[in-house]
Amino acid sequence: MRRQAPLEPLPRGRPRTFDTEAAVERAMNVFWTRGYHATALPDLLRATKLSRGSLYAAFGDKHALFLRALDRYIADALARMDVEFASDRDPVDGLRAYFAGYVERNSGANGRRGCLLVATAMELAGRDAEVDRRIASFFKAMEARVADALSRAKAADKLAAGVEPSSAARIIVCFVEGMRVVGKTAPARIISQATVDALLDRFIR
Amino acid sequence: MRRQAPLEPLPRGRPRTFDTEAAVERAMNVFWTRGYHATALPDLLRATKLSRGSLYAAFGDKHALFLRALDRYIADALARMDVEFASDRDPVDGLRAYFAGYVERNSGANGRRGCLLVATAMELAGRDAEVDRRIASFFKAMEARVADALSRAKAADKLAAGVEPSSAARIIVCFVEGMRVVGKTAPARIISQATVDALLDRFIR
DNA sequence: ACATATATAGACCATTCGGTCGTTAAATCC
DNA sequence: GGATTTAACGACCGAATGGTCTATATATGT
Repeated sequence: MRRQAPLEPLPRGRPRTFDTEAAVERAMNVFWTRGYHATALPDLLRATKLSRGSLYAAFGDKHALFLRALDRYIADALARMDVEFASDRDPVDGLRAYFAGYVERNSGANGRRGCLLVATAMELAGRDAEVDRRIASFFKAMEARVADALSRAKAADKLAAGVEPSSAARIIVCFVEGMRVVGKTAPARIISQATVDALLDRFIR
Repeated sequence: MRRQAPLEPLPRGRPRTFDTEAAVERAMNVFWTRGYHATALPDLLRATKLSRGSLYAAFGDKHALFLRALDRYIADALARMDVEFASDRDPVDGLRAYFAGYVERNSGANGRRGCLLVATAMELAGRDAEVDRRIASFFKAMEARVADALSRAKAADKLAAGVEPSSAARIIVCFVEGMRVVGKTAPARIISQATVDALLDRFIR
């Protein structure tokens, strides 16, 4: 049997001179710091160094570009968690690493910048079906990973008495996302660190 | 001694035909469901049933009206907590009532609508000093009330071993605000209820 | 009744919004 | 090399933005 034709045929005309993924990342950073409605086309053009025409040809419109940016943000977050909660790692260490990441992202300038996912959930969820799907599936994915780590911790008898992995996972997801909200105006690292320690202390034996 | 002159002298010209506070409440509802940047002047005019001229004469501009709306939202929230955490009430009952309120506000359509404070924190904090002050002071006030209830519970020996009121209060504030984020796309009452129960169970003896 | 002061309504304004289009440039295929 | 295809750019577009202003109505204080 012959080899399959490549999924993407060779491009015919003049090739792109800019890196699409780099442009998405630049756009993501703008949406991240300003929010969806508050970022205007000129903001995106400046950040991506694209002309209007090129941006629309490459991405369709502002909304489609936003979705690309959001997808990238989500993919980054999931990839991070896959490292933190790797199955060959001690689950309690995984939890600690996961919390440490949130403390880091919640401190100082990072904290003040906030979280694109949380901001998007509050700004667009319920009014944009594409956004809804992404947000809901992300929270589900995060909860599943935390619950899995907690289950493994329980199997190793490292959970405090009476802690049930699935409900504890829901608590933790709400907690970390809430940190991102409070951290917008109170991003003191020492406090965040002490708070996550205190929470973990309620769950770990 | 003669009676003091009233602080607000009688108005001279034609009196208002609309209720300012009612207009603020209507505006609050619009900002609440749409967010700051996404609500346009016509939205506010329709909701308040005011003309452009009247609205600007009464409130200054969109931003000032928003601040009035936000202040009202905050005052409502604080008033609610003052009832829930009344000092003549059992503090654990107070905590339960507080959580019950969040479950209610987080369920179904209420949950999907979200929280004006959280949405504002994510959309405007760090870019609007007036908003910053309000958000930060609200979270501080909430944390203080929760911490006070927990302290009283501890004094009554109703806290689980090792629970420290101030850090537990920070955990709880993050948790409830995070619920408001997750509840935008997953506002299932039974889940919320079970989750707050599980959290309280970690703190109460 | 009259002078004064304010409210109301909506016409009006400059600016900015997201998005399109026509022209020119640069690559590939035959 | 000529035909074809796509990229790049920025002028251009109608609609919508937040905000002002003028004309008129309606109250008060004397």
